[in-house]
Amino acid sequence: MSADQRKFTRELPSQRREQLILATLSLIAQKGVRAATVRDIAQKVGVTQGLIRHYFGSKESLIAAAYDYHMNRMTDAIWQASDKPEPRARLAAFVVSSLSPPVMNRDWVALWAALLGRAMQDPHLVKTHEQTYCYFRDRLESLIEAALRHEGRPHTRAKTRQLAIACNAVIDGLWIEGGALPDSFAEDELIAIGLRSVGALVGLSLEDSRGS
Amino acid sequence: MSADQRKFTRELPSQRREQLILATLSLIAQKGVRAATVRDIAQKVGVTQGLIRHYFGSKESLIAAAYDYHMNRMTDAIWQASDKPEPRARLAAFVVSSLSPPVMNRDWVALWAALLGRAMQDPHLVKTHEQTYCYFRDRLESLIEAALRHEGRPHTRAKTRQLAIACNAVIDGLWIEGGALPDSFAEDELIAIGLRSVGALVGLSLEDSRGS
DNA sequence: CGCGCAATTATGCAAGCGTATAGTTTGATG
DNA sequence: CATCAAACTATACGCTTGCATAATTGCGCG
Repeated sequence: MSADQRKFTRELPSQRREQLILATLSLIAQKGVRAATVRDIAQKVGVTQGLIRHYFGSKESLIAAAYDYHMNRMTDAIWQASDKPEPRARLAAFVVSSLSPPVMNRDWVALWAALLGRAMQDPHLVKTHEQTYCYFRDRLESLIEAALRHEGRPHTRAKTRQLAIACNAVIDGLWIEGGALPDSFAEDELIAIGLRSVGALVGLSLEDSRGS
Repeated sequence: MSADQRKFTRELPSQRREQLILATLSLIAQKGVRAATVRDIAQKVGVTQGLIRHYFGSKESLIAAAYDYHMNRMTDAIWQASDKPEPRARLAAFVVSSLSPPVMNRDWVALWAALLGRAMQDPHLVKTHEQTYCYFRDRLESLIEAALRHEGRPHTRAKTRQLAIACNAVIDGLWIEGGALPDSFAEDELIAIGLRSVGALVGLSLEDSRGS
């Protein structure tokens, strides 16, 4: 009976910001950008819409922050799996984690697609997209460079860059289709294709170097 | 002085439908889905918004029709370039036209991204996406199969399918980045990477078989 | 305890949205 | 030239949206 009479509870600003961002991402992933209204976002967190203005100033700004947040958690999720010592195994782990949950997941692909659609209009969002893409490609390039050097077959900088662009493209393409049409592919099929493809592009066999 | 007193002119239903679809696609490509309002679409054609309801029943239905239209014109634009007699040249032409205007173009990529964001929510749109993807991949598969057979190196059906999935992925990935970040790549760089990559995946050299 | 700041709510507004409906105009037809 | 289906306009309604403003409330701090 002695229910809590408090009408609301305060939170640390950083936590509230993250709650609002996560609610935004969740709504966009499940129902699209248009469904992510300030009212629904606030309701999902359990607050009123005024807080969004209080923390982010505008909805556009919240979307931008959510885009940053999502891109960062994607790169983090991929990168944390690359702690193998052997260069070839690290490259393989990069491919595998890119094509496994939580990275390859319907929600995250839907999120990416929905936000890219906005990013191509908004100058601020396109900057985030560009940074993420370059970060990815540069990481991939250094992994490829290390693997080739370790095999005693170093390539020129320009050649390595082109390999990185190609490998990034094939990983992205597989990732998108795996997320958009999850029922079209067998379990681990895309991972196998990804490893074989990156291996064929770079000229290394990656399929034997898979770890847990 | 004797201005035309007619308050409007009639058009063939099929032409009016296409005008409305093209206006929709143009608006989405340039300003995003949210900017494609029934009023703006109608204004772009020079009619009133009532016509959209008259021809399509609802805006959602117009979007679906526009999605179909765009996907069809993309597949057509790619496919018409594959009239070469030699199998390897046909495969190369497929890659080149996929990574050249009008297919690889900021507007068409923006359109694809914006509509994919919706497609992942709407069951009807996801069907269109699936059909287009399968059409693409099947065409690619038959091109690869023919090229390998012509070289006297036929593969199993399963192996050919996986090659098609991988080649499709690398083409898609390059296409997206070329459209989203057109300034990041030199002229024809992505075409060269695409030819080299598909060649490496399939095990054929495509770079010498480029035509006009 | 009670002061004060800011986190949070409550409420309202103005604009824009998609849709509905009724009326008007066109142009082919006989 | 009269007819008539349908292509097209005109208008408005109801709803949702993002944003603003002012009033409240929680809670650390002296």
